[in-house]
Amino acid sequence: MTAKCAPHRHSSSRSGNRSGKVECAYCGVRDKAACRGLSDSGQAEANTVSYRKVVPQGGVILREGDPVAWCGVIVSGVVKLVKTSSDGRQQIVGLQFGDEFLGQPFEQSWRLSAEAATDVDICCFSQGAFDGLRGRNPAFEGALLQDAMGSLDAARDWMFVLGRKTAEEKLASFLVFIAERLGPGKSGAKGVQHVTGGVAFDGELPLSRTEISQFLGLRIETVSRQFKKLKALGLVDTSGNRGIRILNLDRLRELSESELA
Amino acid sequence: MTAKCAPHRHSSSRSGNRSGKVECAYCGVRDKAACRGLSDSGQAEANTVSYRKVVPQGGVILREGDPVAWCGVIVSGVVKLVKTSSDGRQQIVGLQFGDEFLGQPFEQSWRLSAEAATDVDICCFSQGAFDGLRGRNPAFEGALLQDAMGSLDAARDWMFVLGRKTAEEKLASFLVFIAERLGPGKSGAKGVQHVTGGVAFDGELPLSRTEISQFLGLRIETVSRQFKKLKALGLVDTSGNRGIRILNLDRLRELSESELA
DNA sequence: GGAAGAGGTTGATCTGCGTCAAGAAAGTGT
DNA sequence: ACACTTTCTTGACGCAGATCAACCTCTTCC
Repeated sequence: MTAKCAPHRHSSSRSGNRSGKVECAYCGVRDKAACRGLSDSGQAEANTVSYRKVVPQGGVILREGDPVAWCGVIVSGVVKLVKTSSDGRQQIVGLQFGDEFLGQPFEQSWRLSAEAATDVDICCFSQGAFDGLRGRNPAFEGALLQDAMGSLDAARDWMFVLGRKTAEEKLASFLVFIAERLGPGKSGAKGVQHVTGGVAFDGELPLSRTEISQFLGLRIETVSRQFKKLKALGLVDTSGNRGIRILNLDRLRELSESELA
Repeated sequence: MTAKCAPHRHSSSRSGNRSGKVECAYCGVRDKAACRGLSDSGQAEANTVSYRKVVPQGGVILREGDPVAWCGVIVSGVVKLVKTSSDGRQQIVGLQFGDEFLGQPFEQSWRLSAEAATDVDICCFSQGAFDGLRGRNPAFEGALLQDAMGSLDAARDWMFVLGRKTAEEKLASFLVFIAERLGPGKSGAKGVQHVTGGVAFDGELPLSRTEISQFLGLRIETVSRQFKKLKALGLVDTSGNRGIRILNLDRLRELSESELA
């Protein structure tokens, strides 16, 4: 349950690097969205002061209430952000994928918890190192702003799902969301592949049934029953606890917006 | 229904201004959160290029799908952000108060609609003027980032409310939220005042019953019934369509977190 | 002052999802 | 291959909140 922290030294390398920019030899963060806006020297600085956090599936990355001492960029894997009430109810309030920023640089203590939905690898900075980087790279701040605005819009999209959609629409929305985030060419799920012949997605879900229910504001039994319905409609196929094949993404998308019976 | 746009020239004035900084003579934006980070010259530039948008209660400020041509800072009033689905369901995905940033600077078209929940006054910038301001004032970008992170956290708090709370808890949460935002010393509601003798809040709600239901993911009838319950418990008192007196904020806060029967 | 409309309340009934309980399947360690 | 644990599925039943419908309370406008 304890997060394994694996600090590492980054070496700068120019091998196989068209633009000639400095990049992290270990994780290749150069073209990551969150690193756009870093000057060459800023990139080099980032490589020097960053360290790595590797957390296995199910591990806790940070806990609500703990003091904020670092932030980072997700290199690979899926992170779930969780809010918990005093009586134990939990709501997943966000899923973060590779390239996305993770942190609350203006808060004293974390306002939510983060856990590894899959095995996760994060490129981290201490609060101080991060502030320095921000101060010296104005365009980097812009990239962070863009990331935050994107997350904000995603959160608001999900508010609509939580407040106004039926259980069936919710699950359909989730599956469309997963297919779009983890589809061909994307990173973050195990065994993902684009299969020809109508199969839009074939891979593993980054969340268990319990986690899906926590994301959708439903109970696990309801999620299970909705999966059964979608299977009966021939839209998806499941195997084991996390295996999923999306057989008809277009129809699923329609269902998620209730544009058919 | 059409937004009244009231462009105006700003004059710089130093009268009664301790720090001697330039400020907008019309709206006094100098100390607004979103203007922190502007240099003196940046402040002067902001005053020159900004214009004013005044929208009466119920008016549309911007429409989902329309091209993004401006952004701004709310000077006074309450703005509701709305997502609408193709079949007409609506969800309020955010309430914005005075001092908060309004805009989606990285989007081509608006991802949501905004309407005036009360009479609203906005200090606006064209996209181009805004980008220039951002580019020339690095710390201003930081203030925007802080605003965005704050909105993101607020959205996530509300995701918990939508996904996990009962109708009673939802309404209690809303009333606590309103009391905290529009309480004594805050701006944005009509006739707000702090009353001694156990009354935590006495003023007007910025939302109609219909809007409250759209914010809480409920139907108007349910909101009405929950108001009745809270009145029976002696926690609030209502008068007319928007009048509200919060008689026991502590108890309401407990109710919103279900820490009592 | 009364007609018309908008917004809110109240009651009766229905239903989608939650709750409770049992069991099956998948995953894990020996 | 086995036992053991965790996770998921399925069924029976109940209830919170939705739905439908009637009525009430303002406001406004003639």
